[in-house]
Amino acid sequence: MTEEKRSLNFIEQIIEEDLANGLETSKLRFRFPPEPNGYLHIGHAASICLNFGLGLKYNAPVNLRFDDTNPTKEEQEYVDAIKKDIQWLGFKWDKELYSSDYFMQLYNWAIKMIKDGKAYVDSQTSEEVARQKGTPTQPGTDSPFRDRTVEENLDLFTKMKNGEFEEGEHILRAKIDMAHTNMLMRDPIMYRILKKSHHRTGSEWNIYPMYDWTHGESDYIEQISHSLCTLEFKHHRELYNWFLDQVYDPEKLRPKQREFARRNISYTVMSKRKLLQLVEEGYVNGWDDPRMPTISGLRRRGYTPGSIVDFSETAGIAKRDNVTDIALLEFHVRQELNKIAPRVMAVLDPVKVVITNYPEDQEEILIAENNPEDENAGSREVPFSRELYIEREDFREQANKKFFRLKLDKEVRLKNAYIIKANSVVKDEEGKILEIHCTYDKDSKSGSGTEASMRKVKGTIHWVSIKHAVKAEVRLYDRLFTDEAPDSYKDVDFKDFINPDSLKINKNTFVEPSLKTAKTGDRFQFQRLGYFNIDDDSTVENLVFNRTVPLRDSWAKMQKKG
RNA sequence: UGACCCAUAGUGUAAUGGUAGCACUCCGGUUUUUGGUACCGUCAGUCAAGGUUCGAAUCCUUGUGGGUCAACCA
Repeated sequence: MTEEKRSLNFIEQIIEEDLANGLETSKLRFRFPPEPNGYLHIGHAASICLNFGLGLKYNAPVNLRFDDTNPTKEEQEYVDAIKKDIQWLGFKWDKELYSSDYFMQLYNWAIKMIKDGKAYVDSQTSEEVARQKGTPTQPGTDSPFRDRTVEENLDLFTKMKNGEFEEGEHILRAKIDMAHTNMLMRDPIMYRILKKSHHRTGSEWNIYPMYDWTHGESDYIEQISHSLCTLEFKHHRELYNWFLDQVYDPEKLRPKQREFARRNISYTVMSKRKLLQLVEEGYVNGWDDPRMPTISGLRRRGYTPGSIVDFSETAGIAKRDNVTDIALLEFHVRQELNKIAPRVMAVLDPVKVVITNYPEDQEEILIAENNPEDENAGSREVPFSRELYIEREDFREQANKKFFRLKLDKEVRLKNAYIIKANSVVKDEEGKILEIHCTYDKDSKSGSGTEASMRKVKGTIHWVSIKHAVKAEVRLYDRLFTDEAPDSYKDVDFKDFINPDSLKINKNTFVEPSLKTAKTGDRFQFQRLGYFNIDDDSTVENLVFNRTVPLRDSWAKMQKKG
């Protein structure tokens, strides 16, 4: 065995450097810090795989910390969904924690900062505060309340906490520098009054800490060694460090924030705000709609956790903006499903085949291999009879020799069954083919070992016995957007690119009878068609399948080229 | 008319001063009772201009292009 040495991403390189400079491996600790205000998506999976992957690599704990400092947007429903998604991906967190666990510690530190002259209560309206903030190119101006005495600040802040003021009357601000080139350093807000019930602390608090004040201190409390976030937080690092300086004890580990580029994927959007819009405005049927790039959507669509982890690993981590080709995700899910999905036969667009030389009331049981990629997968029984359905596009009355399927006077093999020859067709008055009359070579039964069964026939097609077939509903998905990067245009709304054909429902599918007992979540390969799974909506009376991803189709490519 | 970040095949990512690799996609071929899988192969890249150096994707300068920053959101 040759040990394949995988190159390190820049985050791992930073960690290796820190280790080389004396950081003990046992001090390594990471965290995944979602805000419980929406569902996780494939972009979050990149962060999850990064942080938990680092935990696995260095045998270090990874905390799951809900960043729940804004009770107006956060809900228990999201907490539950996020936990389920992370577990489904196969990761285990060390501690389940909440920023709200630290409200009291944060409050006490804020008091200390007021006493140190590093924070003050501002009593202006949000408009006034915004106006004084300046712009990226112009410095801000000091608040008239900036130089309140420590006593007055303490008194006001205590009253804020006790609920003696209404929302918007006062805020607590850090006293830094209103002329700083980094706007986040222009006396950032630490607390605002919010008389809202919190999903964990209830009505205990009337003031809630802001992200910047909370996040770094939470990392510090948990002794997170490397706090990894996305690029848009780069500017926050300076403030993160400033806040840390106010409470830092040199005996303790000092967390380090580093930023990586968020993972974008072609033909979809990846912001919670936009995904929420798709849900609320009814473009999709909920957060777990199989067209959504959410973890729950992908799960329902039939994606495996392994394929998502593999995808994240292959796509990598770096610092430049990117749009990763959705084809890479599809490659990984096909790769895994190819190994594990049992093969079955299903006909999506049926046309009737009558085998005229097969006895009317005869039927037989044929043996079909479940998965040629897995010799332990065994085999199953598939019934055969005189009347079958095949795929309408698998027959042409006439075609050139590139067409390997059924045509008049030519032979084709029925998968797992016999070689048949098409003799004639029956059409309606509009010329639509109603029946294809064929004859079969009764010595050609698959697996019988006869000379006839070994004959080389170019084409093999799938089929189901009409008498035994089970009718099912199949949902065929396509990309949700017609543009590679629908939200990359300044003057066009991303919803203008919504693909009107992203969902096609086919209620006229016939599947082989072995599928009758399939259960929600079961994954299959419909031979020659694609990978499908049983949808949550499926019932015994009405089987519902989602197409996870089609098989690669070089025939379709040839057709397209003409 | 500011600060900060980024720039390697179509896409994503390596190479950390010493032969520009890998994966996906695309294209072609072999095998095949799935036009699938597997296997083989082809095409294709260092944003530009200077500089440092024996040697630059890598270091420096300038330019160009892209991104981020003006929520009592995270």
